[in-house]
Amino acid sequence: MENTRELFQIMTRRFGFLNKNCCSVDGCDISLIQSHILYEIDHQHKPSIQQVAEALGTDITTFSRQVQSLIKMNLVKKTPDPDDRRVYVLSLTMEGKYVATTIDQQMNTYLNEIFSHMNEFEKETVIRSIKLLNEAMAKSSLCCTTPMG
Amino acid sequence: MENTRELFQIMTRRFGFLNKNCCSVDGCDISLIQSHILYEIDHQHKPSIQQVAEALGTDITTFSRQVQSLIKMNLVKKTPDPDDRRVYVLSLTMEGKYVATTIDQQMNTYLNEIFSHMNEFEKETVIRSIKLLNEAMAKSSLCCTTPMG
DNA sequence: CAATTTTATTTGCATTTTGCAAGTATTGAA
DNA sequence: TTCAATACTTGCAAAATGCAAATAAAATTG
Repeated sequence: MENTRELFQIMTRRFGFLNKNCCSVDGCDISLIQSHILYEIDHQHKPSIQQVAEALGTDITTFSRQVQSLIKMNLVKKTPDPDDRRVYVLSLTMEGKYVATTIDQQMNTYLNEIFSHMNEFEKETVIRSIKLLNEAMAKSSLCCTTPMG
Repeated sequence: MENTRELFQIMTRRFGFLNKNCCSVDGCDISLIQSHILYEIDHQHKPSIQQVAEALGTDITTFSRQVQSLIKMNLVKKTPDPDDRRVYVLSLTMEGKYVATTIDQQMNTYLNEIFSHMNEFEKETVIRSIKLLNEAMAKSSLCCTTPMG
């Protein structure tokens, strides 16, 4: 295993599988993309449609429709912004919050299972490394932002 | 930043953006999925269609068609297996190898740019951590294999 | 060895996803 | 007031998806 990219490729693919496995809550199936949307809405402060679309690197027209279906599933709420009536503010419904939380718990359970194959020191090192990596990626203007950004 | 899942989510999303940015070679646009397929064919030893589909967690009928379009683009070759005539062995064409290599180089360039925001010790730690993580994920039977697997 | 089952791959078809172009509605600027 | 910019939605046509069914070649069974 010499190639750095190779390490990342394998890791992210495996993490993607993890994510795929995590998307069923109480029989209701959530697609991987929908899970990402719920996550993002939950973590941003009163985001607009455009903000979430941007964060996820999705085309805004596609995203608009994805939001529509999540609203139909009663997981997401769209509230007109009183300050700018062009804007809709997104938030999770009670049910959406429950689904997001459940997925989060499932993911953490899986991650703990993975970490159970290491000792405590290794686990701490890995977590600290990923923090480092995220900070470095945030600093990198060249890449890692939204596609083409 | 308390939640482990959060760290992973952000990291893999950013890496996904990286991947998206890396998919244009000599004007010829490669989709993210196609880039993954090229990578996988390149790294497996004479894989069958099913083996690659499995590795990527893609439905086999979908994958069959993805291979067809890559063949049309002259990036992939399908050779009948002499030992079992049901099977087709996949390999990269000269051009496919060139595209895969170029993407790989682009990715490594981006990754080096990211690592340039750390000192040498941090970089070594991060790389070793990801290796650890990959090993732990490989051990984990619960998850991280192909979806539903 | 003939009949049956299993495996690898492909196609039909209907559904879903995607994204560009064009539309509506609202805000900001000239 | 007029014109440009912004936020979001819809039309439409192209692409991606996945189940069911087809084909074709092993492997198994009796």
